[in-house]
Amino acid sequence: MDFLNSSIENNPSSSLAPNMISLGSLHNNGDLDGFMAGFKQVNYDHVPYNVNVKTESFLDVKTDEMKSSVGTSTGKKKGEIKKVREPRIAFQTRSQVDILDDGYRWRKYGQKKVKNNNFPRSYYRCTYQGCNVKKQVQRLSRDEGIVVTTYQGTHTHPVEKPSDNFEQILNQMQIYPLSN
DNA sequence: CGGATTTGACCTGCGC
DNA sequence: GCGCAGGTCAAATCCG
Repeated sequence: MDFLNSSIENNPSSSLAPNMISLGSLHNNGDLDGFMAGFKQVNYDHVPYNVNVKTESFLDVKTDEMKSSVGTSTGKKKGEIKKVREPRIAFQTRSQVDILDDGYRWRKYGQKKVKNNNFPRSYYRCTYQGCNVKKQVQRLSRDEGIVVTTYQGTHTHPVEKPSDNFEQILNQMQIYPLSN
C-alpha cells in the first residue's frame, strides 16, 4: 500500500478544488454515483477486474486530543480546537467477493445498512497494534457486481503478506484525484 | 481458549 | 431541540 500512501502524501494538503467530489457527499448517497465512471481492467490472480479509483486527500476528522478534551476545561477557547485531516482513498472493483486480500489483517467492527442501498456497509480496522487504519466495504445496490472499498489512514507497519500480488493491482490502477 | 464476527445500542454531526 | 443517518462500541456468540 506504499503506492497509495505516497500518492496521497504528494497531494497538496489544502486548497480543495471547487468542483471536488468529496467522499462525504458520496457517503450520503447509497449508490455512490460518483464512482460510476472510468473503469480500468486489471488482473488479479489471473482474474480480470474492472477497477476505478478515486482519492480524497484529506477529510475532516477529530483528533484523539480533541476527543479526549471534550467536556474538560483545558483552558482552550472555543473554536481553538483544530481538526486534522486524514487521507482517504476509495476504489471499486467488479468482483463476486466483498473482501479482496490486500495483505493486511482486518477485524470487522461494525456493519450498517445505509440509506438508498440494499446492501450493508461493513467497517474494518487493521489488527496491527497501534495501527488505526480503517476501511469500509460496500456493494452497490444498482450493480451488485461492484464492490466499493474505502481506506482511511496510513499503515504504520509493513504489509504482512508482501508476496501477495494485490500491490500489482494498485500499480495497474489509475488514481483519479477527486478534483478532476 | 483466544481471536474474530455479529449485532443492537450508543454517540455524534447535521439539517430543519 | 429533535430526528435522521453514519460511524463506533462492546457484549454475546462463533469458530479454529
